[in-house]
Amino acid sequence: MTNPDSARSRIEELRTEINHHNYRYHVLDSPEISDAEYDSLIRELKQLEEENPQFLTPDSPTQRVGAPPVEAFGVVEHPVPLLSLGNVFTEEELENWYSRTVKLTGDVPFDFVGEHKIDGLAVALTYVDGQLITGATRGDGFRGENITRNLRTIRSLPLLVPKDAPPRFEVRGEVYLSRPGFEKLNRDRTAEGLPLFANPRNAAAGSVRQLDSRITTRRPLDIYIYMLGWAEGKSLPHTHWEMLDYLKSIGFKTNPNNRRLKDIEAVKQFYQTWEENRESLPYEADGIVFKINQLNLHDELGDIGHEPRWAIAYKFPAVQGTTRLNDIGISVGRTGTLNPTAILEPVSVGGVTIKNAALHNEDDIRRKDIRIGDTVIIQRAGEVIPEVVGPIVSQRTGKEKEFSLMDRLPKNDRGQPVCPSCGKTSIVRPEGEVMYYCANAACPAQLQQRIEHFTSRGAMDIRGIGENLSATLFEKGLVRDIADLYCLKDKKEELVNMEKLGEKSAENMLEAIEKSKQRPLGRLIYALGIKHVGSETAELLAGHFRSMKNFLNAKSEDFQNIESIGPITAESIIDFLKQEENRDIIHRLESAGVFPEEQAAISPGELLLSGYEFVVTGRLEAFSRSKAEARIKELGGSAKGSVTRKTDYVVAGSDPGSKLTRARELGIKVLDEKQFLEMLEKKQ
DNA sequence: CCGCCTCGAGTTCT
DNA sequence: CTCGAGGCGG
Repeated sequence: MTNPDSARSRIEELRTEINHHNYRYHVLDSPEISDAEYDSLIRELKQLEEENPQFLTPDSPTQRVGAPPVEAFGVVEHPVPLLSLGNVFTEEELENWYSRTVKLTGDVPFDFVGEHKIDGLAVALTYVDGQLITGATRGDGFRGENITRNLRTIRSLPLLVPKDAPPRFEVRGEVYLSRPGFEKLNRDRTAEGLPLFANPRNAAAGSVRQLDSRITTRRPLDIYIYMLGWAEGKSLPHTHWEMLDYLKSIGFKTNPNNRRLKDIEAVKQFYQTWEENRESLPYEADGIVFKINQLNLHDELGDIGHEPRWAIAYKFPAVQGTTRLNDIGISVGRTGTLNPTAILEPVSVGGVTIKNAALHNEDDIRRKDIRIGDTVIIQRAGEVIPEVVGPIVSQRTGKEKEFSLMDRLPKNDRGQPVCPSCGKTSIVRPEGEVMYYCANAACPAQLQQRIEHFTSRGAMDIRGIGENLSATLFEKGLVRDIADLYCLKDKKEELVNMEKLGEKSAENMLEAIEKSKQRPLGRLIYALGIKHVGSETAELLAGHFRSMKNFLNAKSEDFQNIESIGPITAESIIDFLKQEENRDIIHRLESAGVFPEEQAAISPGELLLSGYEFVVTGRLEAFSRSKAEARIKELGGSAKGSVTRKTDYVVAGSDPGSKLTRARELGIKVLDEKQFLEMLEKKQ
């Protein structure tokens, strides 16, 4: 048994030491001891405190580990309200703010501080006699929730500050989850089968509002202090920049990316730099906050409404938005897949109004726990295709409905689910697969999309027949299958009578159809739309069989020797060729004059790019990406869509994407357009 | 049998 | 771009 006096002094020693290491680790990012050593200090302190509970105080570092649930949060009044910030979205609006400010300040010179506007949660922290007493959310700006217990678990937040700090003061900061912290949290939640957080902001807000702070302690929250709220009894710096420095000196963590900016040009420059590089930050930021550096001007400028005139948030263009998921629709794909699509309350994201978004499949919807009626977060993946990231669970009303594809399908008289296009009950979900299919090969949606696929760019490339026209031709009964396209020239009258199609465009279309008769065999095989046979496999088959006649007579043993065609793809091809309707279509194509050029036998090593793998990325001057890829293939090389270890050259045009980054990582030779053209010249 | 790598298929809006 | 799944090598 330890004697109480020595226990007490050891406890104090340990607390000082642990606080010091917390500061080194969490604020300065330069620990002096290993995690294991740190843990052993914590364990020793915990044990002493358990043996001597009379010495246990709320500011002990052991108290960060969380306390049992509380009934509810108390309310905290903010003596000085936490205002919100005015927003600007363009440089013009920023300039307007600046000139208004200059008018108000007259001749007094000033400069700025730029700070990232981190997507987190604003909090106010009150310290009395060096101790953290309360931590509160912003709330409505005047009154917030008391979340002291949860904020105490944030390791970079000092529970104690030095004696020379003001006796009473409040600092304000942003609580946030770093991107890696957020990803790890979601990984853990996946493992535990819990619903995922949609984004770091949501996860941070949810963590801080936990009733059980033992849960909060397991969340990797962090905090940057960005200003002093108020202080009593000490004279403090006169500029914001020096104030940040001072706050740092008494133990608070400030954002190392903060900068002092001498004029409005520097302000614009700072914004530009980070708008371009925001993805590289370890946290999510939705803009930059610019503050006037001179604190005396803050008082002079004052507030307008609930916004200070001395600061402004210059927001990045939104890449995410929230809206209501009104419904989940089901469309039928070319291969019969039943695809769920989100029907959204229209919302503008990145300057584009989004009404629909991809939802992939039923399992994915379940995994993300997306329900009809939810408020959802949407984003444009890779800045292009909108997708539903996830629901905002805290905004549920209880009226949301879970989605079940089978239940959502239309029903026949006997209440059985049917395909939304053909109305047949042939809905299947193959063992082990994620997608549902309509197994009816005569399903109109499928027939029409097969025509569309046939005419598409990568297939027979018939210009002028796209989604709309192929649908109309099909509905009018003019084209029931792909072979009918070549009979259209005898139905010119009906064509022109159709709305939306003038004489001239009808002629152009017929001409394009004629031209398509000469497409190479690989294109034709791809255009047939055989399951598991995409452009690559079609090309491979064309090289192997060399004529439509050989291909039609293919037996299952013929596929055994073809590299990269396995039993499933082989079976799918055999199955396709066995069907009478398909053979009939191919014969009708032939009699209409669709005679693809016979493919030359592959002679490896003969051509000068043979055996080399290329990936083309970015925009080229001399030709389109697909032309460049075609040229590579003509010369015997291969052109792939993604960079792997096997890639030999990456051809990078202007605005290259992540592929160039990956190429650098893997140390793959990168050619610019000029070098690429030189190579083509040389190799001819 | 598992973990790559590739390929296929579907997706939004102007 | 994304996800799922086929093919194949370890």
